[in-house]
Amino acid sequence: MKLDPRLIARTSLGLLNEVGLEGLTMRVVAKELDVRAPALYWHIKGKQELLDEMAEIMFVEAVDGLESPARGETWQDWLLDTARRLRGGMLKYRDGARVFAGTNITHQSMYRTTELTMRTLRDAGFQPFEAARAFRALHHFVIGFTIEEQARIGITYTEGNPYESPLTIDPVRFPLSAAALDELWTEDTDGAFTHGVQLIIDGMAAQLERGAESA
Amino acid sequence: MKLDPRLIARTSLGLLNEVGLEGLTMRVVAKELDVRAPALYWHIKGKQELLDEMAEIMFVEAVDGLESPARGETWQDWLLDTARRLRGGMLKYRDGARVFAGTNITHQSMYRTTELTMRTLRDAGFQPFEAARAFRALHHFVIGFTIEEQARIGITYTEGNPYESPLTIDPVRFPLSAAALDELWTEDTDGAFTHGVQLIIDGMAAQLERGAESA
DNA sequence: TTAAATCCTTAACGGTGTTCAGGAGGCGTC
DNA sequence: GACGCCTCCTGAACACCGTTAAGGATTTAA
Repeated sequence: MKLDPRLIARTSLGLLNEVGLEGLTMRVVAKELDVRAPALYWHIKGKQELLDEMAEIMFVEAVDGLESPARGETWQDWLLDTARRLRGGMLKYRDGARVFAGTNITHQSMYRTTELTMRTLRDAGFQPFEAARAFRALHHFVIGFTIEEQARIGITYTEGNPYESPLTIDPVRFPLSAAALDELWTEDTDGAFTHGVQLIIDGMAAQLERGAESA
Repeated sequence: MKLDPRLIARTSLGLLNEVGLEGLTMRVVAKELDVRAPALYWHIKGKQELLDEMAEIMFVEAVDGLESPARGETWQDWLLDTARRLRGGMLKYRDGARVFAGTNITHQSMYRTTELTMRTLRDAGFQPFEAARAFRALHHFVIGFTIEEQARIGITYTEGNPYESPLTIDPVRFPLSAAALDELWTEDTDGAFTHGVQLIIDGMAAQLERGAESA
């Protein structure tokens, strides 16, 4: 089995689910590939490049098969679906969002996704500048959400019983917070994610409406 | 100068702007305090606890002086201001958002902020569940945005000329992306942040309106 | 057949977070 | 005043990290 940057990155991604980002050392990756650590440096420049490669693969996987909105599909539905894909791509690997955050993807699939989004939003009536801004905001929400989501999972991985009791808040001093926490506690994360995305999409729709009025 | 966890954390935060998160080692922190590294372990359990403490200080600083909406201040303005405070608190320290992300604040000021928000949104007509969800979504956006923002700054810190030329996109295959990037390039980050927050707030307003109709 | 290029090895370097045994110094008690 | 206890720090060390350097195979090209 010949070594190459993509194989190394794919192996590292597979390992991520077992050992987490902290546990993902060059030596561990090398061992999985039946090789000594310095061998990796023939193919990649350093660990940061490995992480970039991993992020790129995650992104490519996430937007694989993404196409323009189907007939009858609203831009809202399409955008929600795209956001879900992005989150799903990070969620596939432990600490995926942290790996992703901060790396600058320059892969073609990134441009393709951006272009697809811009076109969809333009057809919906958005100005290019508005569309780009909104897409970026959505992007940031997805990253922030997924990082926090995986951070909680990470605690479960390492420690014993992290959240077994919902960390009681003093209901006398903070009645509303306590009540909200009770409800939030049983909530599914998928629902919370969808809700957040929907908030941004609704905001975009409102903005679109305002723009149409003033025009 | 007596050592204690808060002093260690405050010193570490001060150091953060000079050395960044990667450079913030226990030995460096210790040296700044005229002490050897193992001395720190008498006061704190480990580096993670130090980071948690730092995040807590950041949050406390960020929401310091936060009060209920002033007379005549809309819940939208109040929420935008709160989001700006949060971002500002992280922006005060290099890599602040990355330090903040994933740590679970249990400080009283966290509960206070949540309670203040819940009350403001309840008075605006939101259901507790909706309010909590929206606040969390906003929180996630702020974190995601600021992490990415500081990541770009971080590149500037270390490398030579990171973004001097705007990373040209092939305008033939990706015309809309190229056009959008041109406009996005000159944009101020403050404006982008405000825009993102505004999107979420507008979405909340739309949701509120819908809820009022169906009631 | 020889020379070069490719790909991996062992050894090592400086750095990391953290642990451990012990040593000063202050403080209360017999 | 001497004793022991508690508090806080030091020096040395451990296991591990990312990374570099030098060199040995093995394949490819001339």
